Amino acid sequence: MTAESQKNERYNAREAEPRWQKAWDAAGIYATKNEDPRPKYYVLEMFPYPSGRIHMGHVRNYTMGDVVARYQRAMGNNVLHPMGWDAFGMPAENAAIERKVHPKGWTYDNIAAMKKQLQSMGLSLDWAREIATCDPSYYKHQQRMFLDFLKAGLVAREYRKVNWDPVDQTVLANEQVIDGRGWRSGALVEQRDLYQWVFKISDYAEELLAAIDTLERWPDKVKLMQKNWIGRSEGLLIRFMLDARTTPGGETELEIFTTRPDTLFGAKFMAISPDHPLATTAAAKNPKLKDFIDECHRMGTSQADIDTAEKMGFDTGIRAAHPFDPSWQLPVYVANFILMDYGTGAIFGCPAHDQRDLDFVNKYGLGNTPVVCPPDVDPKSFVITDTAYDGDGKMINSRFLDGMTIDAAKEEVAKRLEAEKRGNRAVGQRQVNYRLRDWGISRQRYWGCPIPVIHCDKCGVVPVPVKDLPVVLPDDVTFDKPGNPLDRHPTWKNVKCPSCGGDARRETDTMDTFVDSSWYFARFTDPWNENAPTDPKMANAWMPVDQYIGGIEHAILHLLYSRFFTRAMKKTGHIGMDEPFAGLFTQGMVVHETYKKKDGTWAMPAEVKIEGAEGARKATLIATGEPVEIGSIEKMSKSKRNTIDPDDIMESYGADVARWFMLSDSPPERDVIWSEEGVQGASRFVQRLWRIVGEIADVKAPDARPAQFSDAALTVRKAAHRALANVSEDIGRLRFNRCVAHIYECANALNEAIASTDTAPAPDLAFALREAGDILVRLFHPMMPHLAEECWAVLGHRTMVATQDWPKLEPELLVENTITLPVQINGKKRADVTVGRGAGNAEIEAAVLALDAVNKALDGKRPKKVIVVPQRIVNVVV
RNA sequence: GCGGACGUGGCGGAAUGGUAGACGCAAGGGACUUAAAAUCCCUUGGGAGUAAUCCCGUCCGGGUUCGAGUCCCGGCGUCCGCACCA
Repeated sequence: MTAESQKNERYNAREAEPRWQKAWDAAGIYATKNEDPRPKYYVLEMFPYPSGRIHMGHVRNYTMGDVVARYQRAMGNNVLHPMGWDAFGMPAENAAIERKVHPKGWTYDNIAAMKKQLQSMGLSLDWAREIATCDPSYYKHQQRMFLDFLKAGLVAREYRKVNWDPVDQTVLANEQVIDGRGWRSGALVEQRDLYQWVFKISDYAEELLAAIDTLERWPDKVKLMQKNWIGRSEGLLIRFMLDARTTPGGETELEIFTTRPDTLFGAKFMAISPDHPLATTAAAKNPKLKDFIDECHRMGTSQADIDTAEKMGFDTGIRAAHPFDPSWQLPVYVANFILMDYGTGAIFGCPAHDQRDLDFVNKYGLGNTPVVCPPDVDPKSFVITDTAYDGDGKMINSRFLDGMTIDAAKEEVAKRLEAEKRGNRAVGQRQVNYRLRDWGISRQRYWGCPIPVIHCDKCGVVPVPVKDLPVVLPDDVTFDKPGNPLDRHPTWKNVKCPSCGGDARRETDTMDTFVDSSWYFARFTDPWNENAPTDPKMANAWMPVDQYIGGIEHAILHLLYSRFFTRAMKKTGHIGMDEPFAGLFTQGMVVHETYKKKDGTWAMPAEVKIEGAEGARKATLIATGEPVEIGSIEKMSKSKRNTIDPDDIMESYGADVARWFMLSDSPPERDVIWSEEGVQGASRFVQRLWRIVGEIADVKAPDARPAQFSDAALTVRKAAHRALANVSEDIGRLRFNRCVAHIYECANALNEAIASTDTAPAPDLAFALREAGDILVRLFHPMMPHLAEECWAVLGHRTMVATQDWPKLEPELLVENTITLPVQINGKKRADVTVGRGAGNAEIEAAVLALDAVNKALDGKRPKKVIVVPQRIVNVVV
């Protein structure tokens, strides 16, 4: 064999991959029909933001989804596997500002570039269903649903406190405020009251919480995070009487929320939020209080500010009466640690059993009285100084509650205050509170879905009539000034009122982009529908998504919003179910080591040469030879420059190698370390499979199945079917790293069988090898589809492996005629025993007791006990 | 502070309470080659021994069990989520 022909025998991914992609496309095998008698299977990966280029995280995510799609297709299902673009958002506007390009052009250019990249990965996607959320044909239906939700009472317009960036002139999300400053402008963020459109997600708090337990194929971690986010807590609303002589406007009552009514006799003060109406009216008459409230507002909202903030209060002079003792007066403070938007924005303070309250009284000298005494502590000597006690115990210093458990005391207080009426209302009322807030969707941005309402001075807020949808974003906008270009677009903004025909203005806020991604999965079921967001018949047939795959970073917002949105769509007749995602899988990140140059800047992996063995690895810059420090392994990011360009990998190794490595090294839920060695290992395996399959193809096998198989042939058949059983089990559970290991084992076994045959194999072995080769190729097809097609052709098939059924398992090949059991003596392995398949426990025990190692250990004595675990192990207790 | 997850060779990781380290990477040795690359074969948790074999070993300390990486209790460490939520 010449060197040239040897070279030609290497698998050439660069040539083969585009060829098969074209062939699949021409055959239309990934286009899914809605009418199909087979069972449906909907697999979806979180759609990307079109930033311009795909990154390794996308490669990992979409590879996993593609494995599931191809496997489910082979299992005989009608598979829906679509792709689209989460195309609205700030980066497009930033590009417009920085590079003087239009957000629309920028976005569609990016989509085109990224689509090409995704296609080069060989993903089995139905591109005919492609959608982009920035397209009027998509957001038209979103506007329609906004109007439906409005009619159904699921949308409200609220006057809300928001983070306002005075330079960028927009509302910022809490995550965009860093140390009290806007993340882009660096300007001091102001608290501002603005009208905001909100979705009433809190109406569904209880339902969203309760239904979490029905999500069987969701990770526990995500379910727990959503539970905590919804944050249910049971407590008591209590109306405290105020001394009207002390209140600014003659107010007689203050309503508070507490989860600890049992500690009512430990109360030392009341506190209200700086934003509480009572604080506002009191401040109007008291300039010093106004100064204090202003100072509270200046305080940052960032985490660091909150962590270091001191508890501060201002005594308003208002006095409240204890609900169980009118003569017991409590001072009412305005305090900086009381949030207006939780509970009623007011509390009673029990310093002995709440750390914040204790810090507060210690500063203002109000003292504390313990009312819960820990078990085994003498109540007389129980004193609280710097640390509040929030554990279990018995009630003390609490009059009629003394001696009760905390739970009993809570119940007693609730019962008494519910029974006590003031006016026609009870003094106390049990209430469930949630941490979950309504979802504010107003954004003062251009590149988003316009909110379809019109403001009329006469008629107020008027919905845009459905026939006038979509409200299309105008193209002729400029970004030379800060703020929302829609606000200064005269012909778009100024319109006639649909109700009275008078002069009116369009709403210029656009929707949060999380709205766009809260229903795209339903749109994929019928993306051609011009008349409605969905055809409920098709949506109900395809939904819920059987397997959704994406990053853990969406554990709360996107996934919770989608759960809410699906319920809202159900209420408005667009879909017939509550839960959008039956199965959820959150994949880990792609990480890479970092390289730090002498000057403190980072070098990219492509710029660095690595030498030396593990433990003594050295890195130098290829260009200059300058040594660089090998740093920690971190998430691939632009700032650390430790990114690998998927295009480079596909160019030099091919898509299949990238796909295989992504699946092979780590369990899919954990981070995977991208390494050059790992990719090379994957690349070697591709060539190895190609060689093994080539050698199998060279074997001359009979067409007819032999009546008998020799031991060598049986070994081959067993290896193939064991791999088939194992891969089938693991692929269904998304344990791709184990699938990879099973395929390696199978390939190794076939390689060994070929290597140990010097002459042409006997007909039965040849038949077994061909059969095993067919199985092997179909097993790795979901992971490496191009190589699999090429191998399938080499094995003489005229069909595409992508359209083949999953191999049929012959279960009898998994059963051995004899089994070898480990033999333990006192729990330590000392020998093996081989018995027949059907051997009973008595027979096994006799065989074990005849072993030399056992007799030596027994030394003539009788064993105390012999434990035989069928199919597993034998333990002899001496 | 509250909640959760995790801790196994040089590395990524396998292991329904039942032979710890599957499979891969790295490393070492060998074959082929004038040589290198590529490929193929062998070895590889630590220790003792020519060998059969034996001892130790899954973060640390206890416990349950015939048997614990796995279950329980107490530490230590790492990572993640939430957080002035009354």
